Amino acid sequence: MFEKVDPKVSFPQLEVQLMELWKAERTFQQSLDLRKDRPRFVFYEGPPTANGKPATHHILARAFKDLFGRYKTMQGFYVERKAGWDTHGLPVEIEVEKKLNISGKFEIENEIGVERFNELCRQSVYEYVEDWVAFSERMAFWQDYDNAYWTLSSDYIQSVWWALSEMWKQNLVYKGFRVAPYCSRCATPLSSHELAQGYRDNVPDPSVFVRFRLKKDPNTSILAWTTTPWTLPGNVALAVARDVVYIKVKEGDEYLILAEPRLTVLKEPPQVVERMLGSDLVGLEYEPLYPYSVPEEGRAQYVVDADFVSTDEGTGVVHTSALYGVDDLRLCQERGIPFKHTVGLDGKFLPYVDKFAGLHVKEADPLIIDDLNARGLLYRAETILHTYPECWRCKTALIYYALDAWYIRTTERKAELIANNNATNWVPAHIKTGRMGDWLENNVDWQFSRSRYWGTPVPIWICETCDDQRCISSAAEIGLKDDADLHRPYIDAVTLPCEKCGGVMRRVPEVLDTWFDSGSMPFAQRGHPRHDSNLFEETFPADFISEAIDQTRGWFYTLLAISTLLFRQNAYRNVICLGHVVDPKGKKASKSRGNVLDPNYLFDNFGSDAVRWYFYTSTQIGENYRTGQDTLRETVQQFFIPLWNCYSFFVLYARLDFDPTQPSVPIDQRHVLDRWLLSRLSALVAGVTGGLDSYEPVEPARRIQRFVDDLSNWYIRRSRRRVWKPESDRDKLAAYQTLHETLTTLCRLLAPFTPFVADAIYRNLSDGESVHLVDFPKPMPVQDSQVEADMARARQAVEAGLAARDASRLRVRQPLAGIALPGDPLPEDITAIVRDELNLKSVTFGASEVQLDTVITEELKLEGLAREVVRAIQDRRKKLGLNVEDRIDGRYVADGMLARAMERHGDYIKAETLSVTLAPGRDEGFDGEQMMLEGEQIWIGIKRHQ
RNA sequence: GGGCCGCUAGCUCAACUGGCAGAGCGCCGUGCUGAUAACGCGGAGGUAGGUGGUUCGAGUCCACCGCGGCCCA
Repeated sequence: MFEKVDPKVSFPQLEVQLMELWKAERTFQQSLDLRKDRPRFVFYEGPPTANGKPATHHILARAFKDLFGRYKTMQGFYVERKAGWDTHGLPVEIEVEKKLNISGKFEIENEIGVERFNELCRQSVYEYVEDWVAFSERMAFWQDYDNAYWTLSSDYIQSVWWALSEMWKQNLVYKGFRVAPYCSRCATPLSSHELAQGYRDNVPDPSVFVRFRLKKDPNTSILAWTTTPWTLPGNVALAVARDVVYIKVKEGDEYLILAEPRLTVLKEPPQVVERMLGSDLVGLEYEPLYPYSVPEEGRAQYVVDADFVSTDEGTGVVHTSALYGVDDLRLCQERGIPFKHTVGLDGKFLPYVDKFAGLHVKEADPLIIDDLNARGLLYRAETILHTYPECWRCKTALIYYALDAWYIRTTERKAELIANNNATNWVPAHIKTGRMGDWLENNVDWQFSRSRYWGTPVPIWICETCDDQRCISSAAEIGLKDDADLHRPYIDAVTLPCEKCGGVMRRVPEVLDTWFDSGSMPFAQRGHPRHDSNLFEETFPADFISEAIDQTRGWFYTLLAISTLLFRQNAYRNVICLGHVVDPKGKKASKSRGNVLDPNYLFDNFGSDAVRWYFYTSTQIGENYRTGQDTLRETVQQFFIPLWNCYSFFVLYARLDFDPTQPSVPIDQRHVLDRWLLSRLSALVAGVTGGLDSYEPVEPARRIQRFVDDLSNWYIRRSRRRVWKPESDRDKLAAYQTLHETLTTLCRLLAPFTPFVADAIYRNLSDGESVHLVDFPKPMPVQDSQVEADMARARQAVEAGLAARDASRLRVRQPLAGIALPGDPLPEDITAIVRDELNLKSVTFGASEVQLDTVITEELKLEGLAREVVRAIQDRRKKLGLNVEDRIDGRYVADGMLARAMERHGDYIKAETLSVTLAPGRDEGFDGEQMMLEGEQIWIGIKRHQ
């Protein structure tokens, strides 16, 4: 028999109990074992960076991952859920730098040493994994943590190497430059978020206007502007805007060319000689300011057009020095303009720049200005104040500087990337051609190297002597054991003999972008190709992945890119792309705003099912989740408590006289309420299945919520009398069977969504069997659209009737003679529900509008008073804490209408209140109360019948 | 600076392809109740972020602007 149910359940406590039970009975493992030989449904876990405690937003994607893992399992698939940890990268390094209270390359390399630094990084990622596992279990995210993949393992690293070497073989890997903000003192580039910490306002810098004399007409100069004179020795081109009007003006004996909107920078009122478009200037050659950047081969020092030229400042002509500006480098690469460094890594001019050799660029600025001035090339020079980035560690002004970097030629396979993306099912659909599609259309080569320490080392060796390059694909290939630590600095010590010249090959110093690690997980989690390639092939591509929208440029992209280059297809077929968790005002959660929600607080106060359910129901996929305590409290109140009440109502009565082993009452012999509910349930099953099959979980969850509302506030409300009547008849059995079937089916529908509460209810209703070991329900052949339509009309009729009563100020407890309703007659069993709900003697159809008979005869009045008395006695029963099945004896003192009502309807009152006796007069031992009913005095006393 | 998404009642969110703006929570009134921490009925509450346009008709289509989020520069 069913265990007693506490109507005031604590969901968080319930969840913790079940969590322990699942652990003890290994429910997850059992659910996998059951499906061992079934077709796979392939899920990939996007590895979280194991470098910080899990937060509320981590519940989000995991809720959706778990939903589909459980759903597909219940649909009969074998759904391996291998956990994974992303263990490399800058966040880990920064965490360690903070712990050591150091910062920057210099201190890492010279004070700590790479060996110890990386050892600390390794330890750091292990520190949080326990938290992550506990968190995941607490939110019922079932994953195999014992066999998790770790991106730092030698197996994993070797698979990543293999992937890069495959690209190398396809000639997709090359070395190039990348421009980054760079601190010449620390000798390190800064990441974007480091950069953000170091902007300073009102930094003085030179502002110089320089003449670039035209080769064909040295008396005419193009005027260009810069705030970094030190980049002028490296000038290779001038950029103009194609559609902007440029003006040639006469000033003294010379002619100057600049953009029309910038004439104000001239020293004298302009005498316009000629007007032209930027496009007319393109191709003009000019005299180099310095010989240092004149190429031996190729063409430089001419005018090009560029889309980044603005006329908001300067002259509308941008001096371009390929290696000291992001736009400059891109422009020169696009146009094939040759370039080379004039400045070294220490920020000082290289020896061949003889005029300024050895000077730091900032020291050289005034000397360059003087030099240009002396040669008549300086038009104007002054000082401006602007906002400029500085190194957040040492306060040195940053420079933009091109460093060596390694690239993958993804642009060469752009069409294929787009095609593979188009073959992928995106939820929401607009991401495919929107956010993701746009990103792919604007694809640039993937710069995959990082000048850091804690990461997968780039497996490229270069010969010191002949510059020959080689990309390796395994530890064995370089004479290392499989289980060797392949990280820096150990790998840096490995040298290889050059096959070409016999010289010494050394590894390049960089490590890989961690996104290359995670994007390699489809094969690297298997150690492919060194281990178990069958398993990899069986589990590629994934049927389903889910992460938040920021991953379009992250994991969604790197999975697609790597898979496209290696396997000519995407790594995933279906992807749910989620929005972000934001605060109730729609603002991003951040520590400084103080609007961060602690997941454990939510678990302890509302339960993890509630948080999950909130994410499934609150808004469309792809939108942000405005999450706060209020919304979660509402979730519990609107869904979990009503659900639990339905369950506890059923168990309360079923414990008294329901025998689950009795044969099922045929559906067509059940009450119309039963047939209605089962029909709705069957439609619900179909709707939920259809939605989940198309990876649209929001509407299914909302449908379940609406169903629970119907179950609670219509089916059970209208069925209460059927189960609380004392005799155990066939109708009561039908009601029990209907409720039992509905609740267990509901639990099976809910199991993937709210695994705790679904299992708690299901176990009690099914002899302790876990809902997570059974199948997802299938629609039953009990759909009856006529009953559903009739019931809908009945509910509308009730609504109209109650409104009419309210308008006439006639309380529902007062019976009335009847109502006439518009429309065709409803079947008698459904009409009876309307009659009962409206407390009427008759309901007729065919009227033109709702007509309520408001005449209260004495007969009706007495009946109404009897109901008042019933209500009063029930109230006493409740106040005295009697059980629903307890029999009582009753006494009363009344006169007038009330006394007559007691006499006339005594049997009715006794039946309704389980009274064995109900007699006039006061007696000893009766717990009584004097009260006023409908303006008349009455004393009522009751006691439990012995 | 560019791209994508969103903006509907005090709050959270709906509304198939253009066709009389809805629900839940909260508020007011009232009713019902031996499962319910509930529920029913009625009411107040909306220039649909703003401005233009297309259309017989726009929350829905188009343009621009504002705010929020994400990504890129």
